[in-house]
Amino acid sequence: MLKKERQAYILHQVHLHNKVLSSLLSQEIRVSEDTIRRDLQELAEEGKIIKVHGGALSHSFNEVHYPADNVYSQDHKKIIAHKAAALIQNDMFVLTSGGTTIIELARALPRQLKATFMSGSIPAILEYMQHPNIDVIMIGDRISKNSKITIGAEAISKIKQINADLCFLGINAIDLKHGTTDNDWEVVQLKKAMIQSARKTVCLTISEKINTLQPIHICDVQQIDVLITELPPDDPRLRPYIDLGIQVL
Amino acid sequence: MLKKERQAYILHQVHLHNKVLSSLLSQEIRVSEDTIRRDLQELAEEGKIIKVHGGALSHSFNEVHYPADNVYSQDHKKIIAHKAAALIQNDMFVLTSGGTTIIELARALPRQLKATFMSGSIPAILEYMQHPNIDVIMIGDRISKNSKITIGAEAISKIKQINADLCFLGINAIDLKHGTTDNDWEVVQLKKAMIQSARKTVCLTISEKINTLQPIHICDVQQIDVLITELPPDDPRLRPYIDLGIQVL
DNA sequence: TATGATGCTGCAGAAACCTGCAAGGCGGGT
DNA sequence: ACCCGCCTTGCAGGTTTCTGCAGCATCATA
Repeated sequence: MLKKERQAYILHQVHLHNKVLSSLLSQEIRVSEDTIRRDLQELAEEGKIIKVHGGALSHSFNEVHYPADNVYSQDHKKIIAHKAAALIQNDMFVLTSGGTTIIELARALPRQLKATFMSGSIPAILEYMQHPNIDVIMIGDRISKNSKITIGAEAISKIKQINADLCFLGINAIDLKHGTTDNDWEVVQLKKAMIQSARKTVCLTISEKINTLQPIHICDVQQIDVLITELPPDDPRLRPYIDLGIQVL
Repeated sequence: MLKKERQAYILHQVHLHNKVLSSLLSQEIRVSEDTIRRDLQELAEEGKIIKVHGGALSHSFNEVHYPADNVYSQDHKKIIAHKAAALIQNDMFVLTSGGTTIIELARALPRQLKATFMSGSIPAILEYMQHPNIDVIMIGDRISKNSKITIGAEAISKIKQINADLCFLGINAIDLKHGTTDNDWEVVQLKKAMIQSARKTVCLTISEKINTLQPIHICDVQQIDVLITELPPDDPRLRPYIDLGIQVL
């Protein structure tokens, strides 16, 4: 096999699988690993692939880099926030969790909206406070420095005393079989309490998190009333949830 | 799985869920936790994530910024703050009000101080949260947008359940005859409750406010244990308070 | 304060890498 | 046919990187 041929083959493989291993290629093409390495090096110098220890990666692999000071998928979250904000009517009592999606919701609230918001999330509370016509209620308890929300029995018992019209949860993972799940025990407890205390539960999530799983169970899919993603409601990925009777926006 | 691949996966997970645990990642990717830790460390050095004990956090999540406005008489308040901070010992339970002087106190706390701080003031809470060894407890209730603290019966009843070692009050007016006074009814109620719930009451104020009067009464001078101003304790303006048995710093 | 989880450091084996070299192929010129 | 220069390839060796492990330090939380 000629050198050019070989390199074309390698390039093809990289584009196909997004990655190649020197060891595998050397077996496939029956040349020494050194030769493969030299090929990869040349291709990398031409900018066609990215060489790494052990093989090479497709360039598209590394392109997705996230701006440091911006929230991941912020555009998507803004779309979600606007859809969610439309659900809130005057004089409603709204419970919310924390998270970047909820922050976007707080920012998306219309200025003339007159409602009561209750949350244990400090960043969320700071946003709600910006709105002149919104009553803000902070849930008190010990503060978790990582998640910047109040956690603990006191917070949960306060939530349970509430009868909210709506409850907005930013969720980290949702799955048909396991429902919504998360990875922080304390946060899960809070979210569970919120679901119980609200007439209607609205879950906000970017589509990437649909059909993913985290270790701790929050609630089943059936307990969700409304699911909001950045996708149009007729997207096929949302179909199973609609079939279960969930309102998808 | 290649190292870069792994790190790209981790980065994606962090952006998606705001938080990852080394233990979980190690199970998912089937490598030792050491390897995960090294990956997290590298990503953290590149500034892409924030490493914490047990895992890592998304960077965007942790940026709670609060406008650092220009504080009136900030230098004086810093002096007061340092005097006040010296009163706090390890394992104390401390109640504080809000106000710019209290914010300075929060900033002046030594980094290794290990204590519990309870407050209803959001700016104060944000400052306390910066300290790794301080437990922070938020008092919950309705939020007053002007004073950025929680106010109401719920907050007061929570404070009354507490037995604090110390209570720091930033005060707006103090006068030999009328004691400490203020102009916000709700805030006064909170401060009254704090005084009742603490073994020792410490008042912080710049000297300008000494011998001034506000409409609503908080407490008599006799109820104050310690008075801290930016002045040296032997300043003649403080003499009458010393004569009343108040410890002046 | 004790205890288990997590983190750090140094080490060791394996894999990958780099460098230099020699063998072999190929084409052009003599 | 032979020589020569150039390229390619494989190999030997020494170096670097990666990874897991062990032992001890540190943290978090009851």
